[in-house]
Amino acid sequence: MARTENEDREGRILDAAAQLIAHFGYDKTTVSDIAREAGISKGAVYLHFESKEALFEALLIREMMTYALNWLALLEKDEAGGTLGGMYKSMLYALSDNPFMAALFRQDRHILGNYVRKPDNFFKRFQEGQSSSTRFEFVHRMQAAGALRDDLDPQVITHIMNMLAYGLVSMDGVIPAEETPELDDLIEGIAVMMDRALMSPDPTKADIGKQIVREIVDEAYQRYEQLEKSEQEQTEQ
Amino acid sequence: MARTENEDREGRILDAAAQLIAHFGYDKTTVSDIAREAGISKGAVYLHFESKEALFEALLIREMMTYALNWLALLEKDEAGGTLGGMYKSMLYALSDNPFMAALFRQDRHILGNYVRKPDNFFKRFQEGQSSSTRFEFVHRMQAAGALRDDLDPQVITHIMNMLAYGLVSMDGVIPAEETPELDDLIEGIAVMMDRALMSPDPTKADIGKQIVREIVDEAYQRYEQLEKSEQEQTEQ
DNA sequence: TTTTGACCAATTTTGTTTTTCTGGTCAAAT
DNA sequence: ATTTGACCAGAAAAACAAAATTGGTCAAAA
Repeated sequence: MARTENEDREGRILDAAAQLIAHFGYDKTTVSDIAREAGISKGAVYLHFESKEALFEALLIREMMTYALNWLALLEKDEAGGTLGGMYKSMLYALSDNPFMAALFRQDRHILGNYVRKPDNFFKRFQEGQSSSTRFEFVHRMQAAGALRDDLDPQVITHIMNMLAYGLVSMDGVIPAEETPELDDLIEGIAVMMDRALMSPDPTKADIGKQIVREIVDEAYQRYEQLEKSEQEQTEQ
Repeated sequence: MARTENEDREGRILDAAAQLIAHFGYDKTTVSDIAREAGISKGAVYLHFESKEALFEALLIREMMTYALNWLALLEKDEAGGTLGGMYKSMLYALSDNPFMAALFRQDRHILGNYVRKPDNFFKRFQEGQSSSTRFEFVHRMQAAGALRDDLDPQVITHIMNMLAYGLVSMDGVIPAEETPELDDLIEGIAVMMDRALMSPDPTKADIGKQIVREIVDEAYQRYEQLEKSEQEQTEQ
């Protein structure tokens, strides 16, 4: 089950699925399509995944991991990554870079297709706040640590961040292209705005954010491992 | 054509249409439904409006006027309405208070229905930036007047404002209700944030925004009268 | 003069049948 | 021991016809 070759191939299948589903959506992408794109037969796909649904779920989990790691990497690279704006900036970059996290967040019917209706799926779990509460957690801890001004309700701040993230991935076609700024300029602008409006004036607290993000990503990772373990047990039954 | 009684009835027809279309959408609301709700016959509706499409267009224009006047009224009432945050706050209240402006902005297919596909319609004109460029114009003039810090690209600021407005009217169901703050708290928070991040430190400029909004709404009103005139000429031909 | 609502052509919806497609399996090939 | 792809049952889509609804009109009623 854990052969190197197989794991490589599992990755290739997910790559193929990612490319096709991002373009044609879950419904219009068939398992045969995925197999062809991955250069193997349909039967081989089912050696790695129980069902189309399970395949897609694995893809979403992989993309979520990629997203989180990408976020963290951008953050560590950023000198000023310890501020709220820095942390949020990295998140927005990571989010806009990942079609599936973006699709989940905007509840994209075209990409997620019938998957959203399946009982007890990843999408529903995602929606229950698993993800947005991460942002609340972050704001809350930042305030508790004195890095954020505490004269604004953390729930309000979190929701503003959600609104901006939602706008970033959902406004295609709403504003004419010539009025839409470059992604980079936009995200940098958002970060500057957040910092100016929300950071504590105390400069000694300017770096505390990084540690908090590390903690949160770490906790999320542990939750993920827990989940994977319990799913394995479920399968083995 | 300009009898008081008739104009009253025209308003009642639009009221009926507003109520029904806001709930069932353009496609599922029939002219008979509107007539019944307005307490008159179907034929009478056609004494006031050329077609269902024209009726809806008239409704949208009325709603846009209501929205603009509401915005202005909120603004004048607000002591601190001259700041960017104050102006934006009023706009967000007016927007979230008006189902049709909100529907236009979020491109709501359920409410707008087949109307969006009609050639040369209000929705398309609306989309071409007629509306969002108002916000750009405002930011631009605020900066020119020295009321706004000029170290942020006005296009970026405008787009952030568009994102927040979009999020406000489009995120129903995206974030669980228990994580969503009250509308008032949210809008006030946004206003505070915008002011802190973007207003010039110069306190003498803190009231200049009101005048600029007045100018812009005035110009928009003149554009509207122009439009109405040219449409009348078109009809008379 | 003003208003109505029966009426009509045209569209939309609904119901039904036929055809195609797709997720998943497994005996045979590698 | 792996991998394949023909195969199948069930789902989805397409095609078609029948029924219902709707935007719009206008002779008749008010």
